[in-house]
Amino acid sequence: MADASLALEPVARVTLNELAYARLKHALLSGRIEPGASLALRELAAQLGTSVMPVREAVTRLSAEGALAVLPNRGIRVPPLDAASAAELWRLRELLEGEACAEAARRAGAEDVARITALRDEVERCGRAGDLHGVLEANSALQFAIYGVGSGPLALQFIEILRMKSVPHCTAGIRRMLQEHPAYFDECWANHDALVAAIARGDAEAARAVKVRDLRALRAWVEHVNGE
Amino acid sequence: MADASLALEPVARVTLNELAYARLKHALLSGRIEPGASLALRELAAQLGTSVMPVREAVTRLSAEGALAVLPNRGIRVPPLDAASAAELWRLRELLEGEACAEAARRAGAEDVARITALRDEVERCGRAGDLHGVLEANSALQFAIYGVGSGPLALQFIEILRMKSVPHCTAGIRRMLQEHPAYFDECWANHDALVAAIARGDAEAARAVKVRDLRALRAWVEHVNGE
DNA sequence: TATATTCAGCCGTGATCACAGATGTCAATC
DNA sequence: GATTGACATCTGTGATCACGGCTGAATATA
Repeated sequence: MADASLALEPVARVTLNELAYARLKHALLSGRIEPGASLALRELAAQLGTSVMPVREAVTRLSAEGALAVLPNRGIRVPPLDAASAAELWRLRELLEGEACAEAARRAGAEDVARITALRDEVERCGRAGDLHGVLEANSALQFAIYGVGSGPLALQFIEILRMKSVPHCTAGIRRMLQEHPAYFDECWANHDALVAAIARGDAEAARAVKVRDLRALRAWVEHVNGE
Repeated sequence: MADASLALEPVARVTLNELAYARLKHALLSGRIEPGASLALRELAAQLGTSVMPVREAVTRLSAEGALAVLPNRGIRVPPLDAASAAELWRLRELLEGEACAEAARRAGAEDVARITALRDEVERCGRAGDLHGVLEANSALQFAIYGVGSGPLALQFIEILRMKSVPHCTAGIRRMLQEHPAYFDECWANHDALVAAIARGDAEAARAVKVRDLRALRAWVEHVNGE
């Protein structure tokens, strides 16, 4: 028998189910699925080149997490967000994402700060180029890079769920900001800069405060655009 | 066409998938599935009287939430909990369940307090009778009755996930406490009384503190029994 | 007797098919 | 011409079957 002490990692067991879930989750987190868009099991399966089975389980999962809603015989879509749910969502985002930023500030090393800074520059670059999907994609990468520094997988999972439920309802607002009021982004860049700076100097409470401020600014804009 | 203003609720659409999920979740939350027990898709399907399909999706969900682990060709079981994950789990339980208790204290009305008091008595009754499953079942009902007073569905979902991951690893410890050291339960009853009292008088921070104390006592006992 | 090997059985995963319900189009009717 | 009816189509849901892979006990071998 071969030497067992090599300690090779036992391979990544990846099922089509998880792959479909990862694709849909990524599409949700980067704002590529908006409320109103209608999906279909068989169509998604065709896009992935599989049967409906893996897609079905992925959609079931996302439906359970509240990121998608399955209408009995009428397709799949992003569920609407009533006022009470939206309020709870924003409150939990402040709580968990704020705490994650604080932890990141406490634990970030020089290489973490360098990686985060590079991602921040990428977001800003896409923003100045008017690239909606680029902004959303890069911003998602930036945020999770920050959260990944100080938070465990469980907290990250909760934040993913919160963002999957929140981001789709923000996308339209961000598109309008990008097209009609690009000047408003200056506030975002300022918040990004302040957040990265707070993390770089290890100021946990400042990082939390900046994140909360950033979330509240986004919330105010989205609710304004959606006419609430 | 019939009068549309009757406002009848549009029926509860319940799929076998959700039913299977609810059953398994309930079994997990009330401690009826412990680490080491081995489940099988076809066996669970036989118990529910359905095909493997609904069970499969339910297990996929629970596996995604980390409450169950699917071993490729070796069945389904409660995943082991390494020290880092356990620490994160207890920390998040303190954060979210503590906050939920505080909110409950802020919002509870007289009828809430009455319902909660009755459930507390039921837990204590089962405890004094030495009924393990009764204690776990009634305690789960008590805790979620408290959380349901002040928290929204999203926070409740997160707490459910945390408890599904935590409870199975506590069951063995509670069984030993019940069999060998029933006196230790006096501390639990005292904490329950203090929590209900804090909620009854609307003292949010006291409620949070009691919940945190209760969780830390449970954690200490479980880690002691599991020899960590 | 101890070790290696084979093979039957069971596992989760994925594909395919069958079904009930909802929708939207088109034609028949008043 | 407007309304109602039926039907074709598409939806998600559940059942059944097929496949590759792992396990473990019985067998063969030294």
